[in-house]
Amino acid sequence: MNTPNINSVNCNSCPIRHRAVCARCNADELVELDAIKYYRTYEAGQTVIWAGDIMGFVGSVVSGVATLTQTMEDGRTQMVGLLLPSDFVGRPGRDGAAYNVVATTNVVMCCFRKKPFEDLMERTPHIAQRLLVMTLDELDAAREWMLVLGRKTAREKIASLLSIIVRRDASLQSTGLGENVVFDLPLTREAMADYLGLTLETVSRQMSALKRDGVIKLEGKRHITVPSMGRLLEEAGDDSDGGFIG
Amino acid sequence: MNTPNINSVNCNSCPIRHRAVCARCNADELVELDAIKYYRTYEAGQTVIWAGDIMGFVGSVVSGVATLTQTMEDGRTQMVGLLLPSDFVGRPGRDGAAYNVVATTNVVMCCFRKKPFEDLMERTPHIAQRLLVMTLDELDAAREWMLVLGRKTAREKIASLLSIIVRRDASLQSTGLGENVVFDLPLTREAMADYLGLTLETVSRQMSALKRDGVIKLEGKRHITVPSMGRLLEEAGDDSDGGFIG
DNA sequence: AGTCCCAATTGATCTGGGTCAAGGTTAGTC
DNA sequence: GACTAACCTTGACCCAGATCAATTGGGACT
Repeated sequence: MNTPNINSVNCNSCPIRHRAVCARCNADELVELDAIKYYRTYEAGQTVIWAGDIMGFVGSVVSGVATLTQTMEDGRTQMVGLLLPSDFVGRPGRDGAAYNVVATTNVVMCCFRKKPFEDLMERTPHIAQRLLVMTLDELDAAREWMLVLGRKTAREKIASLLSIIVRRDASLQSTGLGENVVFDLPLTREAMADYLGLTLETVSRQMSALKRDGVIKLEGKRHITVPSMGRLLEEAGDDSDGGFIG
Repeated sequence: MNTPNINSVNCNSCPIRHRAVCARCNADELVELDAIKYYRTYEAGQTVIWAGDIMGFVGSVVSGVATLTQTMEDGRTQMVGLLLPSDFVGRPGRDGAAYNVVATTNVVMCCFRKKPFEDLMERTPHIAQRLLVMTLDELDAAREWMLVLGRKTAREKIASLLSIIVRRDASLQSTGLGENVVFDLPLTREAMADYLGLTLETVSRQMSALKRDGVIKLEGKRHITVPSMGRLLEEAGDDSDGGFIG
């Protein structure tokens, strides 16, 4: 087991505090947030919560990667969200989880018990305002993904997924992106397939094809080098730099 | 032309006022909202705004149907949102429109100039809270649609679309839904295809198939009778009553 | 080193929905 | 009431990606 040391996660690295609250929080509010804050850890593969179950907290991902998935009775499953560090989980004002949340790597989450958080939100307007902006961003991401699912070819889908992960990685480290990028895939081929509305065989074939064509290099199954981000974005079918944070 | 009479649209039928604000607004806020409120009308087929253009207002649909679409350079287009009466358009805090907005029927929108609305939102916390809830609902709808796009067959996709339209119609009229439902499709076959990630030919074929199998009855091209909503939901592949407002 | 296990790759074949093409329907216009 | 222009339906054929079925590879245990 390889869980990060909780004690090393100080307040400044808590995304809620940092991203949703800090910028405009006064001292009292920060004390109040600390009082209801705690951490949870999950191992790779562990289910955080099942759709429909009561979710007594809201929170955000501090480290690791989790997924939101929906499943039909016959087993077909579709990933509807990818939770990377700083992403928010849970819905204020609703008790049941809407989706399955699964940790795909070891995950640390910064959580707030739901009721006190809602109370604080009631009293502290800019928290709702901040959550509104975050939710609008997620809505944009979901809609961007609808284009991927509805209209792109398998090859374009793979390239789109790789682009998104690179983009998120980069904005997290707030390092600019050169043409050459190296990163680790936090997803299995099956999880990629669930995200892309494909089968894992098709994912594998298209990964091989992108490798054969020099768009990516693979070391092992997960470690990826992208020699040219421009080329990758072309393969994704995105216009020149569509939303890309350079 | 057949635009509704603007003067007949009084404050109580304005969804922003009614849904986003009214419940908790005091008299001053209502006066302030009235001061920045105005109406816009669009004809069927007219583009409300192009992706990327400056959008000086936010607002909500009072009557009619509009669509949000994304387009790739080669012309592939995907609808990412269906705007029915009471739906909100525009993003506070952002100037450019993210998507093409097109009226598919004659549309009346209740609009607020962006800057004054943002100012009011700043001063009036429950507006942001109300918008947060509305945005979270939209996010859920977008994610539900990701399952449709990624994992459902053409027949299931059509049935899902019909279900959604029926559901929204019903919640609008807040009449309960019996088994037997009659309604008018507000979309062309092409618009349906753009929503579902299909071609218009496939939409047409599947509509014919659902008709042949007695799941729907068609009078003309748009007027639809659903003899059994239960059957339709089965065809959509939804679990028993998935979110269905009965 | 061997073996177990799971993730990933690769091949062969099949099929749902796309593509291309030819009518049919309906509403609006003169 | 014929003319036109959208919009829709239907048919024939094809292909991208699904399905079914072996292998292969790599890390964690003895």
